[in-house]
Amino acid sequence: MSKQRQQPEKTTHTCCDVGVLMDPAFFKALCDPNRIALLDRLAQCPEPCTVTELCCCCDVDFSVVSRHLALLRDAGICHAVKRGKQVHYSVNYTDLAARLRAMADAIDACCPSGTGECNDVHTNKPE
Amino acid sequence: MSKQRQQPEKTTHTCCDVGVLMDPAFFKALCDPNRIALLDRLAQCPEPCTVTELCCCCDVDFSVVSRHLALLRDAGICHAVKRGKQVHYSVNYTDLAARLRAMADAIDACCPSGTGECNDVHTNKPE
DNA sequence: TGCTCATATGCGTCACTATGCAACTATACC
DNA sequence: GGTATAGTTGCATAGTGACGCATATGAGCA
Repeated sequence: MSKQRQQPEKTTHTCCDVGVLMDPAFFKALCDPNRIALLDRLAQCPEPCTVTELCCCCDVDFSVVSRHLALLRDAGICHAVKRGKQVHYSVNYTDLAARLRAMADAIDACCPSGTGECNDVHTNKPE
Repeated sequence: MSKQRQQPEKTTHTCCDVGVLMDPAFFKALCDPNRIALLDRLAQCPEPCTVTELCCCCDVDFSVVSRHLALLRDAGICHAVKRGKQVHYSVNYTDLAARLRAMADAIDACCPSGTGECNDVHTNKPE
């Protein structure tokens, strides 16, 4: 796929998408070092991991790991499947990559050259 | 190494890039609604904005806006240029989009199909 | 020089978040 | 049913971040 720079042919992002796509809640889920460590660990595992397996990747209590994973799950970044008494966590890679790429596209579509020239300028002066 | 399935020809991201590229500090800079509002406002402006101009886009004290902008600047997301007694802020669009796209690429390169199959598995057990 | 405007910074406060421990729930196995 | 294992949740605490106010800095102008 050759989307990027001098605007995408298919994606039709505009300036206004920047504020919509860049969701603070999404970033909040990713702004903790331990959560990134968990995602990193999950990314390196060929198959979903249990909470116990993930515990070794960050030096915090076991309950804390559980909570971080629940947060990532609630943010739509992870996926949890209960199998017996274990819960297997995995990353929604497709969705996560798509969200990040959509933001990049929106930014590119807005000011692709970085010259300060916007493609979709609507300087809404509030009040 | 035989990473790669149907992913980008040029980018050579691997699993290990996920943890490196996904910097918590970067996400921390973006996890505040007011900062996103500021970025959104900047994205909609054809040219760099002053602190005063940006103040109207979020309902907080003026000193707070200044602080948010300084934080975005320190995170490498914004750029500040002093002109006379005003400081003009602009977004490093190119860099911001590149960082987001690099993350998306790294994730795709790792588990592009979302099947749970990794291309580059190196389960590094930390200590 | 003194004043004003634009912005940055010090400081105290409040709210939220991460954390660890303990208690709880749920499942599997005896 | 009783026990062990896996994970979640309640609670208290410490740390961090956002905020507003007051003040400082720095540039332009009379």
